[in-house]
Amino acid sequence: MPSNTAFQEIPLAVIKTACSNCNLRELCLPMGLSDEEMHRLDDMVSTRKRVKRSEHLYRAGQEFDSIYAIRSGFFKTDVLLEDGRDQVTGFQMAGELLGLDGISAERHTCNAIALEDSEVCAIPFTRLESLSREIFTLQHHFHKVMSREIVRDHGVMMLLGTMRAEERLAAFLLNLSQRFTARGFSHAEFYLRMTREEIGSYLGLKLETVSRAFSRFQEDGLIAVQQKHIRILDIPGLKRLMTHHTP
Amino acid sequence: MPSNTAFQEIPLAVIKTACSNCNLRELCLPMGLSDEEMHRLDDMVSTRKRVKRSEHLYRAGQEFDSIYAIRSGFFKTDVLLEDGRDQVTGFQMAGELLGLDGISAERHTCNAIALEDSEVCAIPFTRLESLSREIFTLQHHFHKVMSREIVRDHGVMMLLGTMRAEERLAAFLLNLSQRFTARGFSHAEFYLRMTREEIGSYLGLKLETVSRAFSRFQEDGLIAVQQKHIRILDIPGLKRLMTHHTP
DNA sequence: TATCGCGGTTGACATGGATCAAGCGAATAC
DNA sequence: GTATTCGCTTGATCCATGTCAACCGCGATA
Repeated sequence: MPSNTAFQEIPLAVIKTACSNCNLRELCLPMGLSDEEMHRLDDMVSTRKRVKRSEHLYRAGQEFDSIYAIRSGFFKTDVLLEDGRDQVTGFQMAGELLGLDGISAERHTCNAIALEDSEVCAIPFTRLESLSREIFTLQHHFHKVMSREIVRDHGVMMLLGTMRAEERLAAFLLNLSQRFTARGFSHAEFYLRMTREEIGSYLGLKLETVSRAFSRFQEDGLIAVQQKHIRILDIPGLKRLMTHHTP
Repeated sequence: MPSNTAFQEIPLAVIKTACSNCNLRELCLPMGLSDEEMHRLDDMVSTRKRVKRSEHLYRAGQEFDSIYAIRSGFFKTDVLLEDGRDQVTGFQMAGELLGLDGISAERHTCNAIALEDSEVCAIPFTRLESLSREIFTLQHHFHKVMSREIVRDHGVMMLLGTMRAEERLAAFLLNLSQRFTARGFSHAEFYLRMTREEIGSYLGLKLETVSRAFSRFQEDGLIAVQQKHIRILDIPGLKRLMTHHTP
């Protein structure tokens, strides 16, 4: 339950950092920049913050002034409806950006919560805008990132609108696997940072349904589950499950 | 059914146009620009295209080079899955932008289809980028528009993930009403440009369910429906229906 | 080491929306 | 003007997922 402290300042440790020696630079905002351009980014992205597990990076309603690049860790974003219902709108990992939704109204529209101890780089948005007026590559890449977010959301809409429970979970696992791979981790074995309930919320399912689907996948030899530890045994099988629907 | 002509060129009538005397300028991209800046936009947004009812403005997979501002008419966008399933991802009306999803991969990721005879202004994207490097207001407004799209998509995810059939339809009608109002049309009376099936696809429901929900709303005195003609009789009632869920 | 509590699993049952099917009226084609 | 098709409505039935409930096990805490 969100307390009424929703808008209070949360103390976050702040550290100096730089894009130019970050090993995520090829996944993150600096992608494609020259060394000289990258150093100009360094000046802007100068503050790193630690966010402990279960702490908010920002809350819906708070004033927007920065977007955040995840340097390490894992986040979820969620939206709350007036009547108490909420939904997880995404899970974000290292190299991904948080806070793009806040640009439109100069106010965050969702909560961002760390699912494990994490570090983010704060990117003051007005400075990002002014720098991207000077560096074409940065401007263009930023536009691509925002557009990619829209495409991603369309994918989720597709999933919520047309897929059955098991298809949704298969799509979810394949997506995680693919993103872990892109970060140099095993594509077949990982720990889930989120609970069954959070997965369910994201996929538009109840936690019991998620749990049953995991068990079913295990019975069918597609995965091995033990609590949050997942081993994917049959990627083609999961893909087949996703596309092979029976109308 | 999409034919195998998916990527052929469609002849579209092209007309000269200008933002500075467009009555949608306060809703559309030029929002907030000075007269001088607006005239610089005019040079860029020089081609208007007519798209007839049921014609494609663009198709998924086509190369992306422009975004489009709707000058008049009504569109839907939809995504197709490999296995044939598809989903309507949005309905767009005058003053709204189409094609933002194409920026990320320099290729359109969905189809845009006119639901009535329409006119759009083509905005070459590289020119938009270069102009927005010069005009701060334009740059900032464009970022807001992209961000607003992300927020809108989160709203749809919420709807698909947490709402019941009647809540979804109520939300849909209220959203349309609000957008028509912003365009100076009646907020209480309008023609739906889309079929029950398209509404259902957008809302993650079958057309029969949409039809039944319309009938139910009519019985309850919330709206008057006759085919595509809708009169909203009780806005607070619809809002209550949306938020008053029983857990 | 014992206890507590949360997250997860599993079973039994309920139900909202999907599916299947029939029929009707309005638009479109002939 | 008539035929045909398409979009819509409505009814009967089915099924996937939600709901409710019991229980389990691991990790945290005393």
